[in-house]
Amino acid sequence: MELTQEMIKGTVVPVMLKLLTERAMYGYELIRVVNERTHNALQWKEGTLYPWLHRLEADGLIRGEWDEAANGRQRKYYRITRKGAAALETSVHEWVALSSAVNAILLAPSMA
Amino acid sequence: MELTQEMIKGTVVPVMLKLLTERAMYGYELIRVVNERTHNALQWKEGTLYPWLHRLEADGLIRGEWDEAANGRQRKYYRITRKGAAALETSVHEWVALSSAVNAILLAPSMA
DNA sequence: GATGACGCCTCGGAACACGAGGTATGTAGC
DNA sequence: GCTACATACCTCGTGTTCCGAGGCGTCATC
Repeated sequence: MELTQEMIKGTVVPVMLKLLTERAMYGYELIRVVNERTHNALQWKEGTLYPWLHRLEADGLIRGEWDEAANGRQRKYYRITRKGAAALETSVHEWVALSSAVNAILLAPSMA
Repeated sequence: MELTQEMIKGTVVPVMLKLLTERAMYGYELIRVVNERTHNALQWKEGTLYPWLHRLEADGLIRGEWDEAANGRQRKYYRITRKGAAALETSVHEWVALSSAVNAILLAPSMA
């Protein structure tokens, strides 16, 4: 019963989309950036990330493109599409509605 | 790809535990109360709730007891245990850490 | 030439949600 | 008394998902 992991699940997609609005990134980079920015509150794993990238690309929310980095490595850079930006907006609203509803319950003062 | 449902998952357990600190409740009641209090932002279903009640009872976080309501119906009232209260505190902390991390990303101003 | 970081990926076991179904009792209307 | 619906409990099967473990190739460091 891993509570934390369960909580994280639903946030993967909006967070991914949001980060890709800032700049195009490749998978490995997304993992590093998220773990840094959240101080490991969200611990993204490759086994979760890559399938999602493929799914979102199949759905047309992001588009990937191979490119050669300065260090000579091949990387697949993803950038968000117009459709993805719309989906992001929707899911941010959902997140706000959900998290404030949950906060209203969880952070209410306990009865004596 | 139901984004909202995914988000909700991780919040079920802490919300359940929190509500049971307010007063003992039975399953059917929990569903009604949650849907009311969150204006259907969290839409709890029986198929999700009952298995969780049994799981949490098996783990000793809550304890259920049959009782007869004023209207003559048999209801199973659950109340939180000491162990459950400790688990609640932990998972509330996790929720706060997670939701503020996600908010920091999602609500950041977009680049132009 | 070996080790480890980088960078992509897939597979399979385990866990989970929830629609659909079941049972039983109370109330309301006729 | 009968029917229909809300209450109240529950389970099962299908479909979905996570993620640890593993594989593959490249580059830098020693």
